[in-house]
Amino acid sequence: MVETPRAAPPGRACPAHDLGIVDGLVQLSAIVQAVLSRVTAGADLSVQQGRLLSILRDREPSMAQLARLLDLDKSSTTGLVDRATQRGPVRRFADPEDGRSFRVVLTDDGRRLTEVLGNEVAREVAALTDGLSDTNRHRLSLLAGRVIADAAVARGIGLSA
Amino acid sequence: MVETPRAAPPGRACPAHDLGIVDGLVQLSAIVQAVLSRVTAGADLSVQQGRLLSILRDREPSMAQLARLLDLDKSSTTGLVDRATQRGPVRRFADPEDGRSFRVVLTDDGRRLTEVLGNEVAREVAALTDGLSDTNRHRLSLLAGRVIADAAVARGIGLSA
DNA sequence: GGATGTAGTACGTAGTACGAACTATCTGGA
DNA sequence: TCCAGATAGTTCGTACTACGTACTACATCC
Repeated sequence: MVETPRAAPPGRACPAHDLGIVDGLVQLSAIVQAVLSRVTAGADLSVQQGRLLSILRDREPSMAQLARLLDLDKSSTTGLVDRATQRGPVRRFADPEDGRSFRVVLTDDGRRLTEVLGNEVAREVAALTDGLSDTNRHRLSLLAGRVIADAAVARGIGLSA
Repeated sequence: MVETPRAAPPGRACPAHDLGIVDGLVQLSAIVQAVLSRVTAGADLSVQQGRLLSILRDREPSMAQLARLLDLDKSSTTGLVDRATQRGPVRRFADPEDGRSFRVVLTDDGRRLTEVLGNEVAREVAALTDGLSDTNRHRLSLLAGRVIADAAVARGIGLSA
């Protein structure tokens, strides 16, 4: 794994702060995760619980769909939903069309909490790019979007999934 | 937290795949973490264990320095190093200059493993950008580096720490 | 009606993180 | 030289997370 900065490859001038694409993405990812961790901890939640709430803001997935969206094993998803249900922001209800299946939804408290969390995450993550010009921020946004789209294709998941 | 794509702000054309800077960074971060998770799982390690080995490739920090580098509580660092020591790639030795302090280093096995892991992470993370042109890949690298540098300054950590 | 497949859970195991409380060692000032 | 205060690190309790295996309940299809 790469955690320490290394020299740029030969043949290209290396401006200050260019860690290379690999180190750059790994450290950027760690920074974003740290922001998510701090914001969710402020609401006494874990990062995964925050991801769960975020997914539930605009859909009511089954456990199986949730597992796919979160890229988790079914048993891990059961545990995550169990703990979130115990804490209150989430609940299950039986799928009227399939006796085996449950749907997972936000409670009223959960919806309010998710709104507050979403706003705070948006603020803190956006603040990471305060040092960039608007043009550069937009470029970063576009480039990130392309990497995300390619990764989704590679995983066989359309963006509308 | 933001997990689902949303519409672009008004006033700017929205190219395909632009999720906005916040969603873009959050989802990009999750994708990179997923790559790290798969690569380290292949070596029967966790992501945090991989980060630990990576840090130890070019330094011999104390527990306190490690905790700061990993952004963890001292007790969490103790646990992480305990488990890594039990598995073999890492060991502690007493600091000759401070009787309270330990240094954490890679064992020979750990050094070999870290080399293999580092190469594989580099390959898989770089592959995330296969869909970008060289120019765009370099731009992403530069932008990531700037965000990282700003975040380091904000945390009071020089890049040479 | 029964074999097969699917949805989800229970269990065991290992890893992770933090806060409080503790012990051992170091430092600086009286 | 000694001691109070600070530092380094660990232990403990608690909660969260993840996976693989095995299981039960329900759905589907022949």
